[in-house]
Amino acid sequence: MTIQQLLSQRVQAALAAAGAPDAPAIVQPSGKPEFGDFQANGVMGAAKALKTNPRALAQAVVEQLDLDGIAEKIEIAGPGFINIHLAPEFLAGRLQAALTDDALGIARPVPQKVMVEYSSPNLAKEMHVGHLRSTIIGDAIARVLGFVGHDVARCNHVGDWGTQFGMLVAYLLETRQSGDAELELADLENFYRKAKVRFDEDAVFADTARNFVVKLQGGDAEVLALWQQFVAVSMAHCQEVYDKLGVGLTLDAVRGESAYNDDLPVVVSDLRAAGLLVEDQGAQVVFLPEFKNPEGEAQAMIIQKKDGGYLYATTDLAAVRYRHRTLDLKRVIYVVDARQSLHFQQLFTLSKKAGFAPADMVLEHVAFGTMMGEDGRPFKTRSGGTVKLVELIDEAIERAYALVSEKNPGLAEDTRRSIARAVGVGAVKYADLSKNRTSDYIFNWDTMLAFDGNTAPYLQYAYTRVQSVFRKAGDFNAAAALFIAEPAEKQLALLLAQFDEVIESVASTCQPHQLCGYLFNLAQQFSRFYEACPILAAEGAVRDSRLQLAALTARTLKTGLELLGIAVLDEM
RNA sequence: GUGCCCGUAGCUCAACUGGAUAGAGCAACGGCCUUCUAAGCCGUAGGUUACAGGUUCGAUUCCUGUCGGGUGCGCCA
Repeated sequence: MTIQQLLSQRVQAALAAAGAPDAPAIVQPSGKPEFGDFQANGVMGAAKALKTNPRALAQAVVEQLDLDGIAEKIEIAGPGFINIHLAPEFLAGRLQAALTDDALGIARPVPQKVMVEYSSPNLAKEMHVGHLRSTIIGDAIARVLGFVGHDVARCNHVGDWGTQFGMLVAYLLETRQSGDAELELADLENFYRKAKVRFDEDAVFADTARNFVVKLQGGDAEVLALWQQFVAVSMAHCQEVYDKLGVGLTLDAVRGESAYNDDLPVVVSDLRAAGLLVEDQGAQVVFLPEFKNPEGEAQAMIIQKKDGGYLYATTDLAAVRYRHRTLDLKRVIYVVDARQSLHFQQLFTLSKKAGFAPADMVLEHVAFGTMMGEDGRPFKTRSGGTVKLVELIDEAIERAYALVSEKNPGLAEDTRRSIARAVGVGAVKYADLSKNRTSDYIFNWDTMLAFDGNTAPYLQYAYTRVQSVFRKAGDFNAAAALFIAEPAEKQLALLLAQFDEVIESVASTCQPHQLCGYLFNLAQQFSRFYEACPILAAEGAVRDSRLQLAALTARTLKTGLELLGIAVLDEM
């Protein structure tokens, strides 16, 4: 149980004892140090409901409040706030427990079968910056859910099906016959462009391409083999990006759109049997009264085109059903661009209505905004083209290398190279993760790679400072008692003790920026502690205790950064 | 036209979902290195939370309207 939950329970009980059994305690970390460590705000509302004086009720609550061994001081302030100052011994005890726990003392909820669907690029083309946010945010969420103990399945719902694959496969056959296939496939973007040119210019080629779509759908072995070859090459490109980014996606996570092909007619017939499907203008559609079109009528969701083809709504419905019936998932998180919000609302609504997912299955669209350039417009190259993801990552690493070489030229070339990888990739990820995902965000090389401010390099640097202390500390007693005396120690301890709260919150809200904000506060507070409280120059028990604080700080920073997919370094 | 999201310091962003005097970081200005990495720390300045109402003990947060921006709205994904 987190401190906040513990306090909440106790205040709740006190409120009940004071005559307000149904009033919420509303316990939060205090806004300012002079208001204590935590504050309970529930009294004002409760007093209102009971039509009594809030100060008097606060007094009654405090008299009933049992915080023995937890708080050293409880005050009533303002109109009826209850300010709680935690006892240093209590905090020290919490930290001591975290030190001896691999999971840093976080509470383990009942494990749940959860899926995070993320990245999901279209295999027809090379990955570009548009795939970055889903890939990074989804990976962080998957890591956090795994850390709290859930059974996490990662799903890369790649686009490996659709009409453009006929064209690509036809072009693949052509380049293979001329012996250039391997060369051409090395640059997928170019491959797609050339195939498109052939399609537009050559009627015979276009016919072949269309014919291949039909053969592909019909399961023609030869065309299927070509398709598989293309998909494999494209996936290898993706894997290169994932490896470079340090994202935990592998081939086992891939389950593309094509995997649901056989089930699509069944989805249609089941919807029809359920009385949900109607024919309209030649297409098979479901009208959902929950969503109105501009005319105020139920909005249509197309399940099958008039030419018999299926759409991604159909595939997504099949996927929901598979995830329930076969995988038995209790929660599915879709990390997808905010622009698809309406689609997901419709998908979730229809899935439940059609019985493809039970009412208590949690389906959530974890939406995110667009990545913008410094001009506030979608991020593009100078010439206006899309930026390839590999190139973006390489540039980040190059920029980091230049910075590290400038700051610390004494380090060996190899060392600087590996620092540059961690710093460059970390900077890109952190810049994204540290912002509220729902809004658009502005991509800026200089701010994300700055060594000061709320950036990955600052956090990585803070970590190396702690590591440096331990390099010089020699032997220290890992079982030493931890106690809190100085204000800087108290503030650091308080933050360390709130790690579990942040993790729990990120796991439920899927908002990694909360973890970023927390780690930044922690790093900053550690630096204050580092300035105010000499560690190695201290003696005896004080030295041991401060080393314990430093050790827990290091582990918390490392764990937190790794949950964001960011590597830590011993020196930089 | 209509649905959704958004508008907070010069800039980039927070504000634990209704709590106290709206906080950080850049940038600006001023301090602190013979002492654990100064890639750091301390301080100063910077605000009518787009605007106008409403709800209540209390609003950046909830409701209504206005203005401004983004994005979606039946055979792409």
